[in-house]
Amino acid sequence: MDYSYDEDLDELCPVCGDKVSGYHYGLLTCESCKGFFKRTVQNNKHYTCTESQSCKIDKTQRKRCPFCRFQKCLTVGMRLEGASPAHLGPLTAGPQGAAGGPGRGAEGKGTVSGSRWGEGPGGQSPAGPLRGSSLQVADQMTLLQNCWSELLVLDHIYRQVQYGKEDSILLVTGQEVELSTVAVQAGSLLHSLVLRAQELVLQLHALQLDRQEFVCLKFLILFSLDVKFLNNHSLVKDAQEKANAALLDYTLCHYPHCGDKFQQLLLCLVEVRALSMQAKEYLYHKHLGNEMPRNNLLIEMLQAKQT
DNA sequence: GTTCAAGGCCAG
DNA sequence: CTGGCCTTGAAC
Repeated sequence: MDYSYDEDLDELCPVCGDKVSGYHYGLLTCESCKGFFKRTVQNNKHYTCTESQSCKIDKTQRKRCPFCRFQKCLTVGMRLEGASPAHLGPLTAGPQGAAGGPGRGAEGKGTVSGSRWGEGPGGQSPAGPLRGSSLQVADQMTLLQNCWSELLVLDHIYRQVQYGKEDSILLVTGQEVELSTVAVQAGSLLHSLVLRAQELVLQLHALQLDRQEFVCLKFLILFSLDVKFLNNHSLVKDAQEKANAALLDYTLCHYPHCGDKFQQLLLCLVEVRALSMQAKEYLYHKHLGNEMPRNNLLIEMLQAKQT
């Protein structure tokens, strides 16, 4: 007999600590933060912080700094599936967010020339196509453990390609950071990492990487592991081949004038991998220097990989 | 029919 | 702009 644990599970809003009113945009939040997040994203609001972008957000002060409030909404994981406002770029939803039905308003559906093996709005979550497929959890974990950093790098790269500015970068949080600022504030490791990434951004921009191809590349990365490490060989092998075929098919069909786009894109994946290695080294370095928050998911992933 | 989350509405 | 309340539509 367990006595009502759930009696008023007085969950507090992770943004402001107010009483939650239910699941909103992926997690339990209060009514006001739900509304705030909605208004911000729907109306493509941009705020600025008059302090140092680290304002405390609680129930009484949440109105004070919308910039920091929205920042916090993002860091705790609020996500609007489907409609992805320009300033946020492609939203990579976490494992949650499967909750809703069809994401609304996402144009450019991720279906690549008739291949139906992945669905969901624009295939935004790499885990999306895994969910509900017959791939067992162990294999899903193995795949993600193998490629999480590459997926993050590719996300970053694609965000910059869409963003389209050469002298600044756009973070997942919506913040725009000038490269000159990176040069001054970031430290040489991070700076060189960012610059190297920017070169790939330029390449992919010149190649006119589009959303469908981006999604395909994600699948290629996700399924890039040698099947010998997995339990269900055939399913993954099948996925590898389909992703490959879909990308080839798509590029030939939509960019016939650029005959080797397919190969060029594959070449870019090599650089993505290199960048991800460098990024992991950077993370590990930060970790050793105690410059990372504890219980950081990235660090967990790093260490899982090492063993 | 009930529940749930997204979006709309509108007084303050 | 904020946030409490309402409507809507989908899933069960």
